[in-house]
Amino acid sequence: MEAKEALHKFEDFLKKKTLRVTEPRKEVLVQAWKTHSHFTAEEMYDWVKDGGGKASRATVYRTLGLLVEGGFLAAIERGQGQVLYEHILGHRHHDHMICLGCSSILEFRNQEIEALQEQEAAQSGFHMVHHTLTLEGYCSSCWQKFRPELDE
Amino acid sequence: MEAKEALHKFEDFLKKKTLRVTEPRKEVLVQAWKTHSHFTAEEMYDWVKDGGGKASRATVYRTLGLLVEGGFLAAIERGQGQVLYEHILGHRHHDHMICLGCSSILEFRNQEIEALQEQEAAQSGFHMVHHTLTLEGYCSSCWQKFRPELDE
DNA sequence: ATTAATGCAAATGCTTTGCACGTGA
DNA sequence: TCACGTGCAAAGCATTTGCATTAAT
Repeated sequence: MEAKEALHKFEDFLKKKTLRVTEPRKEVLVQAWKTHSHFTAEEMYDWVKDGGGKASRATVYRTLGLLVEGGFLAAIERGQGQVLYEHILGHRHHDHMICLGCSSILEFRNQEIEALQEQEAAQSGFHMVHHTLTLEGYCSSCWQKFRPELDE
Repeated sequence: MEAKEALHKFEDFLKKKTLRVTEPRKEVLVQAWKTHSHFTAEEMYDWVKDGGGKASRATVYRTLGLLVEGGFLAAIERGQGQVLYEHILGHRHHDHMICLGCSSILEFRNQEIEALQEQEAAQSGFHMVHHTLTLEGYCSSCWQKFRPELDE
């Protein structure tokens, strides 16, 4: 989805919730759409600042929360309290593989797995709102590099 | 697995790594085996304290890290920097459904999903070390309770 | 006897909050 | 207008760390 379209939807979202369409809020959304990769709250804060925009750290955090709530961004949790965001509107759902060596993130989709999850939830009478599937390990190049010392 | 057996393995693990078998370390392991549920670092600290044992908060954190490293405990990440631990040695791997209403945790196992994950990783040349699959939603009783207001 | 492990308290890092001021509806 | 959103700096919270002390080997 284009940034323009996302922005439009965000404005609709805000209006529907009787929240105000403000400069800082728009700025955060626009920046989120400028990358196709994952980012942290702190990175977002830097982008807004460097982009000449106005939004304090507090507002960045508040807005990221809103964007997740509205389904514009997904928050993916890494260990150690680290949270990464990515824009998801208009993207098909996907899951992640995270490399323990270089921290790179591979995305993958698997419809079969999704279906089995739904089935698993239904069996327990559980109403799934969303899910997270993360594989941790080593990408092929890190595996080459680290394998020897991991086997010790 | 019994606490006694787990303790024995933990001592072996420490010796193999030339780490010392200390009272605080043993105390944390024993407490971890006293529950069959999930717990936080803070809860562990309280248990140790109330159990008359000795282990400062710092040592609890340090020891939990060791136990995860050794495969005695699994750390499951919830949002907001909340980390839960559970003992896994001798338990088959399982995944979680977390209720957004009452925070209860259901466990499930699905061998098909596991197999598909392996397959997915292999396809990308990714060497999976472990994975986390968490479904978030509402357990059947909370769904009854909250559904009306969620539909608003 | 050594040297790692511990406890304490201070430090860290990320995130949230209180409140006076600015601003969108 | 005027309530809501913002910025700032302070507060929170879970976790980590430095260092003197204690205890395992």
